[in-house]
Amino acid sequence: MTVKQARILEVATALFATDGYDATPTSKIASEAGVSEGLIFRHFKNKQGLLDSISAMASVAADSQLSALEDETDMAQRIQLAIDQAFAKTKGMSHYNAIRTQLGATGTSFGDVSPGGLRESPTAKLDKLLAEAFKAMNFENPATEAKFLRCSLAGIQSAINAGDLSGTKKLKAFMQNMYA
Amino acid sequence: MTVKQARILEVATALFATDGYDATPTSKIASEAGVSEGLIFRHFKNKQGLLDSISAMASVAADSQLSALEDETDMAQRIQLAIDQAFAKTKGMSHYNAIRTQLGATGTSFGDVSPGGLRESPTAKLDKLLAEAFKAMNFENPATEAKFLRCSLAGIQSAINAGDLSGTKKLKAFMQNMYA
DNA sequence: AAGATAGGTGAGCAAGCACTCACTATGCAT
DNA sequence: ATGCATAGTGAGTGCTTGCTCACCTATCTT
Repeated sequence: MTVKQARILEVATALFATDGYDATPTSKIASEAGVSEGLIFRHFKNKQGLLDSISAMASVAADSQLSALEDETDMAQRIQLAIDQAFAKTKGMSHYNAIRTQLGATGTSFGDVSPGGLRESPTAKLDKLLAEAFKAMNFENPATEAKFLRCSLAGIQSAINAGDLSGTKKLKAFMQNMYA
Repeated sequence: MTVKQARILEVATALFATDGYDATPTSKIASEAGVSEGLIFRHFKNKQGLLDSISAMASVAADSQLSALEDETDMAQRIQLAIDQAFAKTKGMSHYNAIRTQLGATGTSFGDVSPGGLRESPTAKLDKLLAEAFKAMNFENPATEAKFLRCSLAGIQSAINAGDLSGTKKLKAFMQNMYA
């Protein structure tokens, strides 16, 4: 991976997240990355191919978060960590989330594909890890509880990204106490 | 509002929701609505104008849901109604939500404008109505509880729209019991 | 020295796009 | 009847976009 290649990915990720995939011309990506437009197609073949590379990076980032959850064997702490992850807005992750939600409903694919073909869906794995924790903590309906928490965290994340959520600190404390 | 005008709005809403705003050419809207392309621009001036009209319809739909919540003065029932609304997928509403989330992060505006100019944000009003209910029900932190429920319901809605949420009935029952 | 391979450029092209415009059709007042 | 406004058409236009291609440069192999 050359320097210019990395810059293309970096700029494209930011532009796709803020302006939208369709609304971002490859010419703009090239100029903001300080690169000729042709180079994008040399390295990524397509505009779709560029998106695929970003998607692969998003998968890696998501997997590393899931691994962190899996490694946490103290089940009460695992729940707390999941909450932490949702509220911690690592710059890259929020970009990935923005692209995913933006492209989610449409036909353009994003995520769900890794170098080795189709992979276990991240949401399914998250559900599993959370349910495992809730079961160990003797919650009544571990599976449903897990789905509820997963959806809640997703909703909070998109609210934070959209910017219509004030008092996030209070909300985080509220949730941490809720599952303590 | 003529018949053809209504058909344009109907078709455009569906296409924007499924294919995306930018990815939907006006020519496709026209052909699927059985209308000449020029008519779109006669009635709505712009492609953006078309989106604005859809946005106005979405605002009306959202306001009617909020009014229903406001009219429910039994506060426990109000919470239940809010949950009901989130799980009931009225066809139009899910289209509006799909367009909103898709365009949310980008510069293209959707919602937040009604015939009379800027209006009170629907999320703010929802927070207010829910907090009022939680306060009457003697919850410890009504405002935070309201924000949490609002985000949770939004997350559930988008999960349902994205199609990666199984056992919605169980989840609904779980939530109804949670706030009973 | 001579290939070979990969990184990099930018002018240029074909297609698709939003939008215009001259025109017709239809109803409705005066 | 005549004028006028609104509904509706579809060929045409200019711009933008994704993508190609011929060409250049640099590094490494043999």
